[in-house]
Amino acid sequence: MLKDVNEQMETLLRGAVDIVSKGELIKKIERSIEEKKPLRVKLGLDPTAPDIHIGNAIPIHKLRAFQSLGHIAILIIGDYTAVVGDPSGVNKTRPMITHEKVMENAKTYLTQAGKILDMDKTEVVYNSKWFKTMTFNDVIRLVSKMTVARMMERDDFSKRYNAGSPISLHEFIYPLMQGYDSVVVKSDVELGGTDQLFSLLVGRDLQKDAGMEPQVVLTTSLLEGIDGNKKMSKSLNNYIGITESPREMFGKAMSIPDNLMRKYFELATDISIEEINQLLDEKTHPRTAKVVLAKAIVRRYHNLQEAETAAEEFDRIFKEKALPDEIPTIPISTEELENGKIWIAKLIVLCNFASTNGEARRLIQQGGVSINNETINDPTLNIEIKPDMILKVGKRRFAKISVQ
RNA sequence: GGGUGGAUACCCGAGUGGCCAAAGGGGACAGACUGUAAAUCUGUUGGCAUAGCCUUCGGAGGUUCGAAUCCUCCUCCACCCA
Repeated sequence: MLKDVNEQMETLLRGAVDIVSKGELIKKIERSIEEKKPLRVKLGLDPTAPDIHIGNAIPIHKLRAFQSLGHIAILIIGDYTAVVGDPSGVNKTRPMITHEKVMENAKTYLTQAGKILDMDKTEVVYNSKWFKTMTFNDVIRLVSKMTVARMMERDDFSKRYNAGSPISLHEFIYPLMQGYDSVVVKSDVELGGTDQLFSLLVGRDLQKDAGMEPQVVLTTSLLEGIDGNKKMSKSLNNYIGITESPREMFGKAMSIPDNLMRKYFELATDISIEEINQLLDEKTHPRTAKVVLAKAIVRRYHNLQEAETAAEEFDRIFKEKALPDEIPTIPISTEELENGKIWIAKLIVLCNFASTNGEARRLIQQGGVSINNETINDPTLNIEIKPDMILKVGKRRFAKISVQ
């Protein structure tokens, strides 16, 4: 059943950044083999957005690695912590979101996590289970375990403080809540992104305080978004969602800056390190490597066939400047027409390719609009709608117009 | 409780009576180029069928021919002292 220590460590360390501590982890694994008792490995997810992206999927994959090695995966749905909002790496107070919203998100999270984990073997717990029944007394006792000075050691807090930005007290509580989760579920290992390090370490302190053996902390690297700058996040709209269509995924993966390819390869695919090195050496054209990368990402969440199809279509649209396979049909009501014609800017707005007539007008003036492959230059043009007319805005937005 | 500074477009931020639909940066979008939704360069970025008009600088009033800018009140925020 359980593989030997060295084999286990090898898989577990790929992509790991901090391990507190490696020695403890080895010891725990050794003991688990000896006693035939799998480790309890915890990962907390805060369902603050409805989608999981390939960035926050990284620790989930790590959890899956533990699971595949025979350990117990514990998924904490932070329905309580999510309401507080994780302050890590954030330069402003997060707005608190409602519990209902969180529960909605939690549902989608579980189905999405199921794409990575074996959910039949995963313990799923909501942390409202213990936080909901806490008394104010309990809260004070918990809070007293932390000092302001320690909180202020954190980069994100001290930066905000020095910049004169507000820090709410509830944000201070967040790491304590996350740490307390570890006490309750008796975790041997906790996973998280590098930005979670502080909270994960608080878990160790609280466990020690409760007379338990402290958990090992293992962090995984954060992934920059497809803009190549900031951390991947839903709110910055620089993410690849794991439920996105193959076509979207592929396109987004192709749009990452070249210098980010290694990181994406290592963190978002299961391609071996040797192969990655080969792809990224000087002999291989960067575009070739990026295609392999994009396909690997699509394959991970869909399948090989769809990855190939997405790649072909990408070439067709951007290399041959041809039309995609499927073009969404946008129905235009006859009420919008005058003598069978419609103002071109209005048409663009109705297709949702621009939010105002002015923006549509600008797109036309910039030469970004074409109909049936013919560029439109006149922003005041009234156009007659013919069957199967194809409107193209920019490089990658297409619509088939139909009158209804 | 006392004091100080602040609120400007998607974000950051300049502007302290007219030259302001408001500098600059970021982001976003478009075009050129090509290796692609990389990189680079150029352009656009309040609304309106657009040489013109309309609405915006936290909110409500006021002064003025004219207010992002001056006055009054209000709301919110940060910092300092206690």
